[in-house]
Formats: sequence, C-alpha cells, structure tokens
Amino acid sequence: MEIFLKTVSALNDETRVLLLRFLDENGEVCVCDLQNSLNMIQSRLSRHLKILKDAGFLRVNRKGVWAYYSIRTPLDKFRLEALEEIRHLEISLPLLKIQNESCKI
Amino acid sequence: MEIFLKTVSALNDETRVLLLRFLDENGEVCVCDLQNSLNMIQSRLSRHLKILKDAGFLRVNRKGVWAYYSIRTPLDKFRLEALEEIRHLEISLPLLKIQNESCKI
DNA sequence: TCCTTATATCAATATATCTTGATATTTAGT
DNA sequence: ACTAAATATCAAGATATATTGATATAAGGA
Repeated sequence: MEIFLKTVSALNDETRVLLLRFLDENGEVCVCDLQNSLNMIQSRLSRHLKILKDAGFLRVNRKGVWAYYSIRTPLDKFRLEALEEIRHLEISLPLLKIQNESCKI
Repeated sequence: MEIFLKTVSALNDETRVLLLRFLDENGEVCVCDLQNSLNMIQSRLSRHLKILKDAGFLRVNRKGVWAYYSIRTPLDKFRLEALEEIRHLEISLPLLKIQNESCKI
C-alpha cells in the first residue's frame, strides 16, 4: 500500500507530470538545463526530482558536480502505463535549452 | 492534464484505495453496508465515494433512498491498470456486512 | 586552501486535502 | 403533511503538500 501511494502521489502534481513528460521526450537532462528549460527555481526542481526518483520513476547519473536525471528503465507495468498516459496529454512542452556546453555529456 | 490529475488524486488516498478494492471484490454495495463493513463515518464515506465517482472509477445506482456503488465498466486502460495494481496490494479487507435485508437487492 | 558553481536540504508561509459533527436533501410510509 | 431513514453537503479544525528564499554540501579549479 505504501509503495502504491508513494507512486501515485508522485504523479499527483502538475509540475512532476511535466517533468516526466519532458524527460521522456528529451532523455537524460542535467538539472541546470531543466532549470533553464522549464524556468523553475532550483530548490523547487530539486524537490520534485527527488520525489519522482524516490517513487521509482527516475534515475540519477552524477558526473562531478552535475546530476543528470532520466526516466528509469525498465519501468514496471503500472508506472509504464502512467507514463504512457502522460505521453498522450496535451501539454505545451518547452524546448530543451542547453545552458553551458561543459554540462553537455 | 486536469482529467489525469483528477484520476490520480482520486487514487492518492488509503481510504479510497480500500474502497476500490472492497467494491472490486464485493460488486455492487449499498452505502449503508459500506458504512457498516468498513466502519466509516457516513459523511467521510460519502465524500470519498463522490471523489471516486467523479474520477471515473465508480458508478451509482439509486433505488429509492438507497445508493448502490460499484466499479464502473468498462474502465479505460489506465484506470483498469490502477485497479489491477490495487488488486495485488496486501490489504486486510473487512467482510461485507449486510445491515438490513430491505437494502439487499 | 580558497573560491565558484551545481545541487540538496531547511524553514517559513501558503494552499490543498482529510476528518468530524452539523445540517440539508431526498424518498417512502403513515 | 409529518416522520423517519439514507445519503449528500457544509463548516471548522487538523494534517499534508507546494513554493520560496536562505543555507548547507560537494566537486573542481586557481
């Protein structure tokens, strides 16, 4: 029950749905680029990324000071179905903005 | 997005997950019997049933003063997958208690 | 070691959701 | 019309979650 509720509550926020969709479309993205692209305050972004990671949707890849987040694979059936649902939502998705080249993998 | 969030937020509550599971196992159940079986205050129950109904999970069948709730069919893929997930949760489910026979369909 | 940058966490406030008891509505029976 | 029972809705307080700015932590370079 706890895991289910954690999974579902992670989905229960417009910001996080947008994040999932953005990462689903753009693959592995650095936090600083998410910040720029989504025009989001850093502490807010960090919080939501943690919630999505803890709920099993995301993985982090740290390279020095940078943290690259991406959709975790493989996802189980339910999380995958949720992601599939999010793929079909009509969302005006911002473009990925790369801030500095050094951050680029 | 709104519909998705409404669906997901309906799932984001232990009481409602229990309700879904209970109705999934017991079929169409009268509110008064839900009240008895789940040992829940009436206003609380009524609120959660409404949320689940508005989110597309339940349907109501009114017969006189009684209201019989059941899982709506057919459910779309995502809601069905959520229900499937709930089916596999380890929940100690109370038994259905029929209060008065007149309520029985 | 000191400084800078990226990210994470904390504290305070604002907003949303849940629970309960009280009240309103609806229906059937007399 | 009046009453009783089932259900729905409302109002107040309690609890949880989100946002923001401030601070902490960690890594790399001078």
